[in-house]
Amino acid sequence: MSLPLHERIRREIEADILAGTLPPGARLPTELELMARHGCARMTVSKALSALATAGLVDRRKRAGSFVARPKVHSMVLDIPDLAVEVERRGQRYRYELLHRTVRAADPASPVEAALAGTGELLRIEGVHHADDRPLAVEDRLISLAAVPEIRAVDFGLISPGAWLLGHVPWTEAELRVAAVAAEGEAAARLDRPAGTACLAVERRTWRGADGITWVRQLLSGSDFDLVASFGPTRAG
Amino acid sequence: MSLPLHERIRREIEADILAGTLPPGARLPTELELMARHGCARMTVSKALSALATAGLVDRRKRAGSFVARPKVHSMVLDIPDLAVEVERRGQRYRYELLHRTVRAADPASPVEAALAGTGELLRIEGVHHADDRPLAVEDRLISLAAVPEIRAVDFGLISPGAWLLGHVPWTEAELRVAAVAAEGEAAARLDRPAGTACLAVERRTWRGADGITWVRQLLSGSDFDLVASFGPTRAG
DNA sequence: ATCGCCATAATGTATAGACATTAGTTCAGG
DNA sequence: CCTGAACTAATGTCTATACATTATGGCGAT
Repeated sequence: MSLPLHERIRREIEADILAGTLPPGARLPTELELMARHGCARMTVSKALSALATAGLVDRRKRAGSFVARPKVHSMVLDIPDLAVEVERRGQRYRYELLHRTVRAADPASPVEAALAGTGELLRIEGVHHADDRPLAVEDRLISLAAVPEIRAVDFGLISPGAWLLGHVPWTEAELRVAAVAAEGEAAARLDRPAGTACLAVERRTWRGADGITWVRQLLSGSDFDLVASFGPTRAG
Repeated sequence: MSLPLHERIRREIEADILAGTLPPGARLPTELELMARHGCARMTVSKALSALATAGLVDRRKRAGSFVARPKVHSMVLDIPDLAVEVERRGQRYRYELLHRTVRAADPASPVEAALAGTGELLRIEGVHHADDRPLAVEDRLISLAAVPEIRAVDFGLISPGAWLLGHVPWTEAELRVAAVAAEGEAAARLDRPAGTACLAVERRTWRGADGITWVRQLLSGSDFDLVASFGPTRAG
């Protein structure tokens, strides 16, 4: 291990954040404490913390200290993080309708499930997102219970799984796949649209470090939604 | 301007890169030269250069110096950079068919055109992307001639505008909008698909610094294409 | 109670130096 | 001509210190 010291410190803190030892909002040690713990100069720990800050993992506030960043509203990432937020920003009332909820073991024969949870347990959730009681999207979701055990106790009559995860589980990597499909059969019925309506099919997987967290497939009703993404140099600001 | 010194240095260099004064591959001044020029300590210029390095704008090599990074294949961004690359990766033959090409002044009444080129001249290009002579996507594109004057001379019978731009003009900011639409009329005919086929409508704008470069709207044929995006922490390394 | 002021604890910036590491360059010896 | 060893110029890391900045928590006066 001949990694630079500031890098080792950075990783140590990052690991604690990703493992959940340091939950979102937690205050992390001051630079003084860290420099005492590692027996190094302040600039060294400062460098580690600055790197975490520009990576968006922590927020630093003068006088107050450094805090684990709340799972960001996916700052510059694709903009459909949370349908609830989007709907309410339009001034509509949001509602999540839970259709099914099951716990079962991951099927090793399914690549998606195996990649997500190995042979561990999965929570499968199906539901519909509504805006002003009009269906907007149907959602089929798998969550690895090994990665997010607390989710067993959550009541998804009150909050959608996406919103809950966004607020409670920071992710570090995500993959998103978007395609256009024609809504058919049951899905079309649930969206209250004629069969053949062009819809966006969004499939997303998220990880925290090496552990899979969730897999979602959403079918977004017709022309009700755009996906928007902006990219730019990571502005430290 | 009470910006920190390292930030001012950073911006100065960044501006030179974006303006093209420092072209890709150019070597930039050594830390010693920069600290002499700004009358500051080495750590200060080092901080500026490190920030540029983690932002991917420059590469730093010991003994050799710091160099402007070559226009990266904007790695972690949405993956439809170049349809030609994608098509050939599937082992199909790619062809771009040019339909129209006109030069005209931007219409100040059109928000898109005004934002792109103010009142300057625009190059408008319409064309179709083919894979093995099957139409894949129709494309409607506007390019600001003020931002990219060299493009007047390019023959788009040989290369698609997207591929040419990707290889010649580094962009710094992009916005992308994706929706599902049903192909109708002329567009459906050009894609050789029945009317009503679900297609992906992708609209993209790119900037270099504050200057608009191009606006594109592509209609991607049915289920032929997925858009894939991966996101993760900006790993320095 | 509420408002405003102030001390203070934390981060932010910067300096001047030291030594480590790496990779071009040069030059000697085959 | 080629190879490898030594040199050296550049970045990479780290220390110790100083002062700047700022939000917060407490205290005092309204």
